[in-house]
Amino acid sequence: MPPTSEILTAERILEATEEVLRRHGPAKATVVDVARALGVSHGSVYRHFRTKAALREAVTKRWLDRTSESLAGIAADASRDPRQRLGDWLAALFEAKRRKAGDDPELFATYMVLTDENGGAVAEHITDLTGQLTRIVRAGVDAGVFTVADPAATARALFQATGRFHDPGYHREWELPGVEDEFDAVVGLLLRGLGV
Amino acid sequence: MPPTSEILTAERILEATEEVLRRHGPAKATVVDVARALGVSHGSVYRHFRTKAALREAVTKRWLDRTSESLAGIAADASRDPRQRLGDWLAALFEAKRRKAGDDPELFATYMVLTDENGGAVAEHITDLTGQLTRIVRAGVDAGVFTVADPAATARALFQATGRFHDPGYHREWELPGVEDEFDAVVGLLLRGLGV
DNA sequence: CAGCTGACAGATATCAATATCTGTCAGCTG
DNA sequence: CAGCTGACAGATATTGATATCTGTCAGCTG
Repeated sequence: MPPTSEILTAERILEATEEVLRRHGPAKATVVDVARALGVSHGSVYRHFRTKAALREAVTKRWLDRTSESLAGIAADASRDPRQRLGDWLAALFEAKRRKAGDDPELFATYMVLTDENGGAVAEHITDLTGQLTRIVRAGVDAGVFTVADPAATARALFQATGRFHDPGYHREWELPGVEDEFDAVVGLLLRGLGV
Repeated sequence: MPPTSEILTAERILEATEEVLRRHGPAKATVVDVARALGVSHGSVYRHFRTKAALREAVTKRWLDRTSESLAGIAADASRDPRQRLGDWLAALFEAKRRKAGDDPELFATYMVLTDENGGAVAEHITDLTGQLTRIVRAGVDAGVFTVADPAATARALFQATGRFHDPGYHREWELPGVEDEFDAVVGLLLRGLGV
């Protein structure tokens, strides 16, 4: 009895896993659930992902990559001046994370569990994001608007100094009144620090 | 059978509670344990603290206050110029937290549980610290070394931007090689942003 | 014969019965 | 009689017996 006659792909498994995680939450989502959602035996899932942990890591990576990709456009937009590009990029990062946390708190909590499990995927994500920041900073140095010795180190510092506005650990504070002003105060100070 | 003939005070209970927390950890430390350590019945403990939660909050406050007090000296030291005072204060805060986390990881984990339980005490602690920072910033403005519109808002921004180097949630990263440089990069950027 | 199934062993989670703890208070004691 | 005790009821945690899940693999099927 094949309910879906399509062939089973890693992609289809990832989609089904996201759905199961959304429905059951991270604690109760099992490989058997994923297999049932796809109308196959759980043995078939193990044909595409060696372990449950590997499956969850792949889901985590996909989720993180979606954010990175949405920011890459701003980082690469050479039509804006670097100072404004930097401000826009940081604001867009904040806004993206805040929307994810605010729009569907349960799903966000699920992904917080997943990111805790998968330090490796998170590290890659952070490397990716600081890479984008480095490109903006370097553009600013080349344009003569930023005075900075080591663009990569400065990019890391910028990322870390704004952690309160993108690190999921702070998500509760993103809905408090005044966060916008706090964000502006921190970013303002940092932009001034980049030199004229 | 009175093992200690001294009268029972809130202070003695707090000391015993710290010891029990150190020994048993936050999950297993009970009021009965505290009473046993003092050689009294647990009813006597409830004569000084209305609930177990109130007792744990008092222990938490004491612990946080010890850090605040150690920094107050630097904040008040008018003999150093504000720029250096600010750098020293932030470095001392980082160093204090890092030592607490590194010297006795288990005890630190215990206090992380306690601070999670007692958001109120933590909020007071943060108000206290940003107050100290505000005084330094204001001194800098008065001395003409900082160009800042709202010292209190700037103090909050400085505190938040350096969160990675004092927020217990980041304690794992405080032992990584290169944190010192990261700290210097962030603080350097912020100090530059305060204006000449 | 490539891809899938389902029975299986060991690991992990669930659940209900039992034990311990929290918070109260009437009464003891020095 | 101020301060403490210890028995108690209800709430919370622990335990161990049971059920479910993970990961494997020999063999089925189209």
